[in-house]
Amino acid sequence: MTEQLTRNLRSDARDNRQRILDVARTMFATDGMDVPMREIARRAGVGPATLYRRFPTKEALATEAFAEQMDACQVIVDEGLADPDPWRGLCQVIEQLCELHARDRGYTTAFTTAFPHAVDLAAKRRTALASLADLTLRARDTGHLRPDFVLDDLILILMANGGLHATSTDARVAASRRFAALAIRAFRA
Amino acid sequence: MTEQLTRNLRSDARDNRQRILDVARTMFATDGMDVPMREIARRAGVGPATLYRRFPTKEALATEAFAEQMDACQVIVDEGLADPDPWRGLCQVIEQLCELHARDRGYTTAFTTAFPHAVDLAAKRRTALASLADLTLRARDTGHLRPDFVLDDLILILMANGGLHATSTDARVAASRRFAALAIRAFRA
DNA sequence: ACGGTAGTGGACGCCGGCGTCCGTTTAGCT
DNA sequence: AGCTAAACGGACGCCGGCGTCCACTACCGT
Repeated sequence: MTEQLTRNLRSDARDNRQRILDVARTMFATDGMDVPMREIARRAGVGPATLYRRFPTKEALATEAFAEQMDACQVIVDEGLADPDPWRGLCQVIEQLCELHARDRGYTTAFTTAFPHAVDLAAKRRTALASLADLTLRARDTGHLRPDFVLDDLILILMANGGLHATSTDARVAASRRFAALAIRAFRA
Repeated sequence: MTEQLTRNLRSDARDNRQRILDVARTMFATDGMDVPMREIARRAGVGPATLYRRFPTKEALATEAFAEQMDACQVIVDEGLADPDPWRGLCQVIEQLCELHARDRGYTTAFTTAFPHAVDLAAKRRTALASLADLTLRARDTGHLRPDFVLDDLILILMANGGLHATSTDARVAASRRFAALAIRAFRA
């Protein structure tokens, strides 16, 4: 349905829409969620009206902007599931999710706070979590994962990972890596 | 010097000042750092002008408001140092610092972001960290703590602990407890 | 009790972000 | 090329927080 709307748009409108999304993604990633809508519009080279016409609310914009990241998330989880060694798969999932969240400030908050009306995002989030639950069960069976581990522990870690602040993205990613390593250590049987 | 100023204040002024600090503390704790100054003034039963006269900037207000928490922080660390078993002392420090931060949203951000001009706060922060470094060294000597542990790991954990969000304070404290337990597990040799 | 002064708070103007309207521009079809 | 509807963006009014000024109030020494 989104694609139909996109197709029916006039060419210049579609270009603008795309540029807005690109700008929004990078700005949300670097500056977090509280960037002014005007600023996104300005950098995208459009007027505020255009931005608001395409995305009536910041939530709508964020939902679209993060769809890609959401898919990346799912891909990470799927790759973890595909690994023949569930424990190794789980470790990689933890590492990569942490890094993804560290690279994208906005997505982190969007993922954890989960806007009330972003059904699409929430749904994908749920399926990703379901996959994760599956993976943890299998990893636990290998004996490498602590037997009393629960999915909530992983969510806890991801949420905590979001609290890692730093001036630069690189520093944040570095911190996130160390943190993931600590988390894995804590989860090992 | 703060005490001299306090003494020289007229009785009603001193009362107002105290009420402002009390209100600020609780509001910072429950609602975080972004509460409007007006709202603090309103709840304290004073006008905005009074608030601004006593505390020209929000930073000044926060510094005073958190002085108490800062001391609590130091007390926790000192108690950990006093414990005959350094490893147990360190564990208790981790648990209690996490809980303290979970109970007070505002203090967490104040502690980690460390306002540029809050020299007083920064200084206390430094001495607390120095004590912590001492404690970790001693704990490491007991053999219970991982040999490659560094102070930064602890700071990392505290910062991550600040990322734990929840609707209620109780939920946040509960999450924080579980998180502290995980962290300790990760630090154990 | 009363005068002087420290203290107060309502009211004001400023700023920055928000969301919308409307005159102008431009894509796309014939 | 010319026309029409879609799309654009500058400009506007609104709101909420900020920090300050000044006429009024109340504490405290005499």
